[in-house]
Amino acid sequence: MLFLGTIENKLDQKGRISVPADFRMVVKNSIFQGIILFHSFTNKCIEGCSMERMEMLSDATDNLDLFSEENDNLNSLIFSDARQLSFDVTGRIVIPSDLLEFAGIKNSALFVGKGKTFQIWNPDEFNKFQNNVRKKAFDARPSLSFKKE
Amino acid sequence: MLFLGTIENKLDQKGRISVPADFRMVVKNSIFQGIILFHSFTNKCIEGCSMERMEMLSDATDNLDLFSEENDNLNSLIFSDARQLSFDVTGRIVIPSDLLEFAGIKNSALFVGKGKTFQIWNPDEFNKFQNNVRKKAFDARPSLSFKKE
DNA sequence: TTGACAACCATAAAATACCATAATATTATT
DNA sequence: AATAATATTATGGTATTTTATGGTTGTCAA
Repeated sequence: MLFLGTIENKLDQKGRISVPADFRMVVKNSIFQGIILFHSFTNKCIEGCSMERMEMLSDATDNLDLFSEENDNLNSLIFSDARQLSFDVTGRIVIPSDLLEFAGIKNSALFVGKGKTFQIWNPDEFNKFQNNVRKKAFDARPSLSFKKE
Repeated sequence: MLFLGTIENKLDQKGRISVPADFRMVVKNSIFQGIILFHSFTNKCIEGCSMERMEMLSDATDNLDLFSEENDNLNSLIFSDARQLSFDVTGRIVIPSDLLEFAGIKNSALFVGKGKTFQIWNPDEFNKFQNNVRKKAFDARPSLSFKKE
């Protein structure tokens, strides 16, 4: 299952927001009934994924070396600002305020599917971003191609 | 399950501090209902993990060589220094004073998730550290990547 | 006996579960 | 194909539980 499509939902005054039903389906059989959120390293948005995805990251960076500063720094970047958020009965989560601030989200948020992961954006910010990407893609048209493998 | 996020809690005058509920959940099904703490080898902070993790470390360093001085020193560094602390009814522990001193912790401490492990910091010290790491990561960004397998 | 430590009790704030309804989509029926 | 019936989803408000934190008492050993 993959995170697909873009869905805009509202935050209520308690900061709750419905995770799109399709997105919830993706983590239906996960060990953790919820999602992991952390701030993006590349954009003004929030990154999201399943617990399994996070554990893959953990396995990839884990080397049991207590003396490796490099490893420690990397883990600090990835895991220290990530949160696991479980759904309530109706499929809502409360996004931590620091993440909301970072992404500039106030009243409504856009869930953007990215396949194995997804992002949460301020809708206006995402439009700007998307227009930019389209423009760049159009300019670079001749070299755009897709390979399998 | 992983140790994620950063949570700041206070020490009371008896030295008790609440281990964040999410962190307690991680070791919920552990053979030992509590956590292991020891001096960090990389930073001015306390390292923490589950008993299972400690046993993995033991397996990794154990080469059955009774005559290896190096091995003996390493095991001495790690295991003789480590303490197992069980939670009280409300989920608190008392951090040994030598560890508190080493990390420069007085009134409040920051629990920092690192995936399979976590750390306990003086909040101000961690801010400095994290800013540094972010700066470095931003400069070295092109080389940040993850491989599966 | 005094000091360290564990067990117990209490409480405010925050987080979560619960209930109700509106909006939307899906299915069935004519 | 149009409409009715049903199910699912999103959203709002309230009640309950959990969590973090403070204090008190009891117990054991130095």
